[in-house]
Amino acid sequence: MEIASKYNPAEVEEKCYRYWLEKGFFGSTPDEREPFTIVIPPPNVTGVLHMGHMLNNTIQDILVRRARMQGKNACWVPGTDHASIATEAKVVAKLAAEGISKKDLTREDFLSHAWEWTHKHGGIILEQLKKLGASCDWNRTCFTMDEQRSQSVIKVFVDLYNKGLIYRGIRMVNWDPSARTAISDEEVIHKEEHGKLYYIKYTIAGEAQGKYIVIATTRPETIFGDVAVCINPNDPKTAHMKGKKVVVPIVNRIVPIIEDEYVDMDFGTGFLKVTPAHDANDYMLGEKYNLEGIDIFNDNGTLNAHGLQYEGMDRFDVRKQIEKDLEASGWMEKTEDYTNNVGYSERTHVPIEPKLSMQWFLKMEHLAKPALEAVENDTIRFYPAKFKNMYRHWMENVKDWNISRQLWWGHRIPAYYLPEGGFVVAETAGEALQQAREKTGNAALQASDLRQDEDCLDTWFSSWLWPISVFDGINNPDNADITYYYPTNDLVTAPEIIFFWVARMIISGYEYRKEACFKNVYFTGIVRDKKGRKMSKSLGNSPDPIELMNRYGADGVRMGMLLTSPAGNDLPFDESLCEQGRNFNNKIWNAFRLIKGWRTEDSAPQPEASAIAVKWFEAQMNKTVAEMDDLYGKYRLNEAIMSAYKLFWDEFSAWYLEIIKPGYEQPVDKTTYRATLGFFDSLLRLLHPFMPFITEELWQALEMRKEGDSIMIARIPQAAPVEETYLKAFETVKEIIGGIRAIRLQKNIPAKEPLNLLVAGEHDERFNPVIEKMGIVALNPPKEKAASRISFLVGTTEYTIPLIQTINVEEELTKLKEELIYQQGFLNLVMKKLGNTSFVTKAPANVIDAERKKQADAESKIRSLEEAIAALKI
RNA sequence: GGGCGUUUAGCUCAGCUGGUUCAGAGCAUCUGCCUUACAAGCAGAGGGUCGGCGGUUCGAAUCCGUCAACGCCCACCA
Repeated sequence: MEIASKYNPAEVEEKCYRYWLEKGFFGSTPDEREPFTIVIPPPNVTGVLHMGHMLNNTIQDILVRRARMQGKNACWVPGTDHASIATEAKVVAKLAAEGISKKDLTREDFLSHAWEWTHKHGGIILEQLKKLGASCDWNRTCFTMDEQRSQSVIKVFVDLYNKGLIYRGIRMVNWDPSARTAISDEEVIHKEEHGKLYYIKYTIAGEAQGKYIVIATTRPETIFGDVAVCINPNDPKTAHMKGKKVVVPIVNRIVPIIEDEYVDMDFGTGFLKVTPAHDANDYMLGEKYNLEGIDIFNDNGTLNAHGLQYEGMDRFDVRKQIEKDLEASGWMEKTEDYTNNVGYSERTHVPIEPKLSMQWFLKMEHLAKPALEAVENDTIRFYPAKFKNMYRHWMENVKDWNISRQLWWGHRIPAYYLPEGGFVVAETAGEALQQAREKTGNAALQASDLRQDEDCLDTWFSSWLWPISVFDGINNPDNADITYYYPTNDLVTAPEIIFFWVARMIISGYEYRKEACFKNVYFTGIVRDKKGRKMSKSLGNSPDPIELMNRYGADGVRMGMLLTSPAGNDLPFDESLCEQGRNFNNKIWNAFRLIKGWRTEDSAPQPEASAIAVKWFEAQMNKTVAEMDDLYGKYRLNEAIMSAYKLFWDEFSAWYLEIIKPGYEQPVDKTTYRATLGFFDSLLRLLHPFMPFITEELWQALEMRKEGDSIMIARIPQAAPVEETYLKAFETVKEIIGGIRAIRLQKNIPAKEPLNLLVAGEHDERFNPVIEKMGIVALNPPKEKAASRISFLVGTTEYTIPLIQTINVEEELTKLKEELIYQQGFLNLVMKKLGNTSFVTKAPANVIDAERKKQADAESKIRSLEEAIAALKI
């Protein structure tokens, strides 16, 4: 059979994936086996696959495939997130491009557009995951806004409301003027920004013209909302103003001077203008001193009627205009350059406007408690553990969660307002009506008399239920799925959403299942480009994962992503990593070609070297299997794959196969061949979680398989006791062979020219057949004349190769002398240490013994070197 | 402004409670090889005062202090 010398992923991947789907290997239903569950972090329903998804989902697939191969009932639940604000923004933009404005649409019309959009673009990303090889149970695919999930969300809202944990109130919120919705604190990104500090004159009411105070502010456009000026009661600079009133420029509003220690005496002029409607601190002052808040902005960030002649202008245009106007009229004393922190919306990237508005909140303090403990006491483990600190800090200072969003795309808040004021909260309109009738005593009340709250719930208010809701554990808390699959095992996600999502899932898990929602959380790093920038669509620095897979194969890309990404560390992505992955695929492919090309013969005896190789490789593999188990346990997947990589490439291909490889057109004996097929099978299984496609393809071709068989459901190799001494002895053998090869290279001796090898010193005879085959040498041959000789040391044993050709004696002498000087220096250091009385008295015995051994070895090496030098000089 | 983390070979990273797996791995580099599995390969080699300084110790990449650079999280100084 003729097999191409290069692996062609395109021919294999689709075929394999279809096979797996057909045979239903991804599906899971509860049974008597131990479950292993992962729920996918649901990507945005209309999103497309990016490098972060690649990394994240590759890791999940590895964990799931391994668990499945361990005989567990593995279940990976896929799904998508409705991504309220992001999707709504996309739909708004799409409509805008068609000349349709959202505000001209009814809620129903807008939602039908949104659904249309969702159906058109939804699920693309899930199809892309299939290309990656993701072994999700697609029959379980969920959507945060599908029927069951929506019901769950509403049920939970009503439940929390009834428990008194959800309340409604006017609060200072982070207003996104672009999306025209409030967002949570977590969705605000603070950035340093170079701006100006404006020094504005306020005249003193009732005093002569020309008397004024100066107030420093970064936001002159908010003077329309000024209702007071605050000073620190302990500040002598401003004490003369106590009890007086000042006039706000332009507005000509007379406002009082109030006193509060909140004011920093060292900042600006000591006067602080107070705008309760547009600054969180000022709001606090407003509450304290019972000041009126004047809201001067429209929802889109333009000024309203309070802005007088500036009405309708954008806040930043007003800032510029007001600067000019104040300067022109002489009310601006000066401006200074100033750097301050400005909050930006994570979604729309516009500066946040602090704004007072009516919102729904969830009390967090009580809910957070068990969730904090679970991570503190390692009921839930974080990998890497450093994220525990971050988590603790947030949980200990957790604030109430603003769960309402002024959006249409999402779960509508199930609160219904009564005609005469007040509201009821209920799961359905029907129940709401009933409650409303009871509450008002008015039996004639009709559904049309009630008005449902216009707002939606925060996206995270649905995804925080994900590990429960995907198994319908909110609606049917005792169903077979939730009792079997919950708690889930591993969560794989990004540290960026530790508060948005991870913390809140843990919270909901304890509130609704009374136990942890998962056992381990693996935090991936951020995929960055060569310059260290985060890969993002907006920067355009992210390669298209699909394109990458087309070029390097899904296995190659998976391998490349994994090679360099310890948990929690950023991944500086480079295509050369995929190249390395592809090369490895090719290596495996070619090893397979070699083995399958061999002819076996029953009568052929097993060569001694092959018997040794089989014994050695078995030990070597057992050792690696144990190592990999350990590394998996610590979620050090990059190290686990490296172990497998080295086992396959270095140990199996470069050593094992080379030792057992028969001569040209020679058969291989049956015993060795069977062992080799067994090894190859085990290696494929070890590699399968990382590289599912090529391993399946080769595993199917390696031996006759039954219909419906798959490496996916084969068992992962188990760790067995390792014969360490044998392994160690073999390492020495490798060194000897390396020594011979080095001499060939140095002396330009063709790789195949047979040589003689003389041994002086301790030497393990058992491995002679291997040394002879791999080094192409005859060991301890009868003495013959040699023009010259050249030697090397392995441990304290001297290996000498007699050469027919003459060598450059001077060169050899120099090399030997250099080595001699090094050894003598080393011996000196050791002797010094041993001569140090405090060392000899204080160091433990084993350390001293080790030093003595070093001494003996060095002395022995020096003797050998001296002999070699003497021999050369003759 | 607080808190946390990182700093080891050109790059990405291992090095657990201080002592022969202590200076390692992969990639990259260099030198030979188109050897009948694989040049996407084979064989060999070079490369690091373990961020700086100080301390503890018989002994420090490892423990302590300090400084520096970078990164992350949190934070209401206008």
